[in-house]
Amino acid sequence: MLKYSNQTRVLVSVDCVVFGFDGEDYRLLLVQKGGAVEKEKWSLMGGFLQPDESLEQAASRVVFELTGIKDVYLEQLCGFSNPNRDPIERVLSITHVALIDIKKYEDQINEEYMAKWFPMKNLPALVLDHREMVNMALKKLRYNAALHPVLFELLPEKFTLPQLQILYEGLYNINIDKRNFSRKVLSTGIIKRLNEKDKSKSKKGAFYYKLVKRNYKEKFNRVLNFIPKNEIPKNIPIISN
Amino acid sequence: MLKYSNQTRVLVSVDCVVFGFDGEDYRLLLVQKGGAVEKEKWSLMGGFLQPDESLEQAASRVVFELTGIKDVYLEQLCGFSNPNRDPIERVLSITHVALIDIKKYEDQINEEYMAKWFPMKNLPALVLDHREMVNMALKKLRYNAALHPVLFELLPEKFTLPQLQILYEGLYNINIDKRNFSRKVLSTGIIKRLNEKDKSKSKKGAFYYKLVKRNYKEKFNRVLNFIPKNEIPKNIPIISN
DNA sequence: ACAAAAGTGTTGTTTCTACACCCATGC
DNA sequence: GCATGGGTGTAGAAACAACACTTTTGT
Repeated sequence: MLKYSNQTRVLVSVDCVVFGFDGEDYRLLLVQKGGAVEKEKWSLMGGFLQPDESLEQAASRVVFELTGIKDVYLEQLCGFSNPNRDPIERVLSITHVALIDIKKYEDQINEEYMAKWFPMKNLPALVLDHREMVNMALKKLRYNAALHPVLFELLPEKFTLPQLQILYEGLYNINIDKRNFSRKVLSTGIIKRLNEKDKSKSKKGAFYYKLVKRNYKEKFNRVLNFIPKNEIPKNIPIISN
Repeated sequence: MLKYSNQTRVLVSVDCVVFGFDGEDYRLLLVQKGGAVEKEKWSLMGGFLQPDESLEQAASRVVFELTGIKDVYLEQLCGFSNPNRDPIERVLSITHVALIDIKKYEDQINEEYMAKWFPMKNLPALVLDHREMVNMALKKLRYNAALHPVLFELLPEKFTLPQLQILYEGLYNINIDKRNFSRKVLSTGIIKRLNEKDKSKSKKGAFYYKLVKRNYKEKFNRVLNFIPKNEIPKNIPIISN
């Protein structure tokens, strides 16, 4: 097979910033590599792009191999391309963001794999430039979540409005008026109340809701507005890249 | 120097979807490569990632080498990673979007380089998967421009409100009420009227405006709303990736 | 004097935010 | 019976969309 001549080929890795939500706080899924560099530090889930796979496939594979989870919400974040970002040799990292329902997979992650959930507020030291990736992923998540209903990807099938609100409040570190919040969310028609309550957090119990898949997909690309505009912190750039 | 073993390294190219605006229509800057594949087709500006440069540097370099233009608005679009996208050998393309003030550089492009502006409405056949890249770039531009004042990057330093409006109308194929449009744009404070008129398009003449850089930068990341919500075509997904 | 494009103001509608009380239940 | 969190409605403000006429000037 013919090749392009006189060009340098580089290693390409796919790193995944995997977010979860434990009902109160955001968490990040990290692994401790047996790799040669910085053994004591934690790392994003990552792997090298294989000859026969696309980036999307590689990202899915990486998440699957390390957690056993399939059908995860994944999006490409951006390339990290500093020529010296890896001391061993040049590695171009195409970083992805994944959102996972933490509850559903908590056990199997801890037992079968080396992965561990860390609270976002208290992350360990990370390998290479992974901290930078996390920061950028968080920025992008804040941006996307302010405009589109992505955060539902972090919730279990059945969830309550208070849970959902905590999810939004936590991401921006703000307080939202629950009356306005529920009115906005419900008016989109993307969730539907069930005849069942979660009594674990209050005596009265909060109704469970579930996504209306059809409406969710349809509305996903529209620009919504669950976050009061004034509440989006002024110093956080909200553009994605 | 130590290397990661048993891993395949791939060629990485940086392709740039370069948009321009001729005052009436959007244009795309293309080149005709002397490369081995599909000689008769046109191609996005591209080049291979060099050992000592980042993606951003590579993208700037590519645009500069082919047009002589520096300080261009550039953003990363996404990776195109189909293993078979290039018949010669696997090439991972990290595609970028660039916005250029077409008037300023029109001449020097045509004379010194092989690049040529094509009207978006009438593009020639493109090499490999470049058409797909253009489509995605357009989608992303529509998305970004609906929320942030990116389109100013396509205008010369001095421009008129009618020009600006045509720019927006053209991108979404819509008509915008000029009274509402100018009120919205002016209320942001990102442009300032000059005491000078463009008389080339009407007898009365239209006032020139220029960017107020400070306000432009400050407002760039806020979510603005120059496009009437109902006018954003329902069938165009407006999420970026 | 008229054609062609630029410029400007008002009104009704919708959407947003602010705000406070009652409800259901487990203890 | 009371403490805890869940649920709901209204009124004022702000943003938005719809709409038509006057201005300028080159010919």
